[in-house]
Amino acid sequence: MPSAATLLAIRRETFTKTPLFWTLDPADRDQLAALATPHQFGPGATLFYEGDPCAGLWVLGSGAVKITKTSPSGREIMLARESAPSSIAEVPLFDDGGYPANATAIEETLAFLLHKDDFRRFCEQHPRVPLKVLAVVGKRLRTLVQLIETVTFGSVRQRLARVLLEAAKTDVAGAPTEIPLTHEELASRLGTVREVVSRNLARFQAEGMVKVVKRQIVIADIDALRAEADTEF
Amino acid sequence: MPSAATLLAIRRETFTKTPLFWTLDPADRDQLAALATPHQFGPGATLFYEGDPCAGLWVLGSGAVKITKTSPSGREIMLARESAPSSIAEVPLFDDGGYPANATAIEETLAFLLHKDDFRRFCEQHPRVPLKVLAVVGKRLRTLVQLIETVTFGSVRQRLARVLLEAAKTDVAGAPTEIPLTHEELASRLGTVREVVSRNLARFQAEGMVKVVKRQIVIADIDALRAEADTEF
DNA sequence: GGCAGCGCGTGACTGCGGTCACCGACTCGC
DNA sequence: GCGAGTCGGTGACCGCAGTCACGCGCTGCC
Repeated sequence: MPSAATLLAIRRETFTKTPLFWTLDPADRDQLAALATPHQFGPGATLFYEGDPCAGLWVLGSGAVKITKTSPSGREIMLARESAPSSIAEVPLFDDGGYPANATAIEETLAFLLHKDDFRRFCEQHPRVPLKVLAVVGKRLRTLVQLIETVTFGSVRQRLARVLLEAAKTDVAGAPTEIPLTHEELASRLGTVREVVSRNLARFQAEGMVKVVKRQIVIADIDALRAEADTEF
Repeated sequence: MPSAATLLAIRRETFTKTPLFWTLDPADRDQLAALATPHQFGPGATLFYEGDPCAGLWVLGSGAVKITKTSPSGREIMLARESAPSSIAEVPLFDDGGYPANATAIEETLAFLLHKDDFRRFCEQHPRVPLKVLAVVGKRLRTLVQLIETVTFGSVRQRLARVLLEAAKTDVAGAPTEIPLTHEELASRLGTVREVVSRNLARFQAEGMVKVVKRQIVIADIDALRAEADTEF
């Protein structure tokens, strides 16, 4: 955990950068930021579980988290990935339910918790905030609808192509190249299992779309991959 | 289309009953209701298509609509079903995108269109409204997450059991009985095809969970069906 | 060097769901 | 009563995804 002084600076910067608070005056923003409490999470640590009562809104200062659903048999599907600066768990603030899914850090993450009541009170004093929240939640809803579409109509092969394109790091020229994920992690994104990812990757490799060197997945033929991702069902 | 006088009465009642406007004073509500324009849709008629620019918020006066995604090959999945009094398409009002899915009437439906700009202006004057919208959208988001879970982890058989329980009409004693849906419609809810529904229903029937008399699906053993629906993946 | 642990590749097998094709039952309009 | 249209049942077939099992190679630790 950083020192108190730098923490204040980080907090300020975080709240300034987070989309939810863009519409606020700096003074109001600082007021809100003062209410938040910092929490540190290592990779794999859990911010909250599905069904937990909603403590409040999480604002990400640094790092990244994944939002997932897990089946009792251990399979997992990633609903979203958020990296700082961003916020998660806006929804249960307003509809009085628990958290709808799990949130887990996938990097070393610093997150600020804004208590539910504090934030709601703030919303009533600053009516522009809920409007912004609506815009953010709307985007989430869209991506979920998109996810449902690809899960019900698409194949693993196709979804894998998409995820590879999304997750690829860009090289110096800005072109996507390496994918810094294990097969296990890819499987989680897709809601499937390791073996299936492994097989599909092997096929991609046979078809020259990706290369694997020293366990590093590298995009070889980005156009082919894009074509695969955009195939109509 | 009803006459102008009754239409006014219907409009009033609709806006009074719609959850979105519960928190409003009657006077404000009437003011808003006056801005809405009525539209009539027969079963199968389309309110809007996915990707259409957002005209505004739809408030359902009577009837019911389904929200769906369609694959190019014609398969369909129902994301939600809304019957009056209710509202649809809250999301694109606030995040400046098009409609995220299709909306089709499944009964004779009277719907009022509130223009986007009118509604947004109203929201700024009545800050409680966006809060309520958030609650409604939050519920939608939850059901979508739920849907993703059952689609990725569950089987058609299991989802069918759920849908049967949901869609069943209740008899005089309040117990669920007939399902007033065709196989085609069930398939659409599940994101699959008619034949698969047909087969699974046949299995249910063989196992004594449902009966089919004169093309009417009737629940025979509700506990068994519930057990099936609640099976962990 | 040896061992444990993790990530990965692969073969064998199974079952479910999706596609095609076809026919039978019912309904409605004329 | 006849024909068209809709809805439903069923058989044949196929491919993908999920499960199980096993072995390999790399890394790091002692």
